[in-house]
Amino acid sequence: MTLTEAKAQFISSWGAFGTQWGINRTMAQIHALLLVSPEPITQDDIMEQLSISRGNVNMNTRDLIDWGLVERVLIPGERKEFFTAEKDIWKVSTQIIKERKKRELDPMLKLLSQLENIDGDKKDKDVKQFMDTVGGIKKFVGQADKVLDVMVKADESWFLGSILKFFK
Amino acid sequence: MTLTEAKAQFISSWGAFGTQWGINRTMAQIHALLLVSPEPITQDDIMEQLSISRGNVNMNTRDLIDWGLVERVLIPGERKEFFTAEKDIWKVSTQIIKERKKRELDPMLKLLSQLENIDGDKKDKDVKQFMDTVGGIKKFVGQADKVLDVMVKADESWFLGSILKFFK
DNA sequence: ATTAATTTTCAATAAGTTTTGAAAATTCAA
DNA sequence: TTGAATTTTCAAAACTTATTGAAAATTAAT
Repeated sequence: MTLTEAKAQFISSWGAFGTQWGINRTMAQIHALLLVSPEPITQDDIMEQLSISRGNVNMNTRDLIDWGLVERVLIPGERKEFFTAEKDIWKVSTQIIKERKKRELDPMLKLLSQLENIDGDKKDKDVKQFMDTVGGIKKFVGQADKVLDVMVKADESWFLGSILKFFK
Repeated sequence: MTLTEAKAQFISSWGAFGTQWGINRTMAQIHALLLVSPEPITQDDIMEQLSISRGNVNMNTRDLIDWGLVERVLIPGERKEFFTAEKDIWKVSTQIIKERKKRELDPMLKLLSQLENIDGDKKDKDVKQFMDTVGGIKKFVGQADKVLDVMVKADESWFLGSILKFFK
């Protein structure tokens, strides 16, 4: 397999993978392209390599920057802006975890806490099932939250090293 | 807040939450409804409570069954089929992890292995970056896979207990 | 200041996904 | 068997989300 073929395959699969996790296909593809590009590249490079419009590139690179996965780079003597992605996969994943936690888990925890305060007789089986379910999810999400916090703060070798040793 | 309000809120938020993770809104809502229903319920109950069509209920309950999150229950003397969901959140999440691993992570790992075999000079910086990226992702996904395997096999109190103690 | 290059915005459109509902298939009691 | 109840299927419609592209805004060189 040539590099060109492999790159195309990687970008396309990464995009498909992203959609299964609620990430827009193009955003995932741009990210994949930047991950395999050793040097920073421009909007036009991305447009050309992925055959997508300027607007699309612009919006999705902005989102990637908001997610903390991509950076704008200014190259001396160049008029255009260049983009580059963090290449360390551990950093990439902790950054994604950090953002999803902030955007989704934290609001979910807040909601669950509110839902725990309902009027009604705890002996009623509907009330009981509701409180048990909400309480159970809240406890679980809370614990997951803690584990992810540790993971995000830790450094790769320490975290995975310890975990794998621990579970051997 | 009344039970009815809280249930509606829970179901609607759970649906919205699901879409952010690549799960169809209705499937997540049906799951939420079943999670807070102490007794098994029928297609018609689901149709009525969520105001959705019969076909929709049928397709999404089938998917939930395929995911191993919902079961058909036969109630003696009843002609209709009833549905019920696993209520233990730990079991629910390990089941989801198991399925997503099988459906997505495993194929991704297989692809990454193929992409590691490319023709070309490893001194070329494009080839090098590609191999480093693919190799790094593969290593990371492989390790995550191992940790998830342990988690899926473990029982809740053991796993979270140990992990939380370990990281204190 | 002017102008050319570049980036950003966003309404219109396209593409993708979900939902409906009625017809077909299945199930089961009489 | 027959037929009523129930479930399943799937093409068409509705809805949601992503993409385009051209105009507006911004930037920076002259």
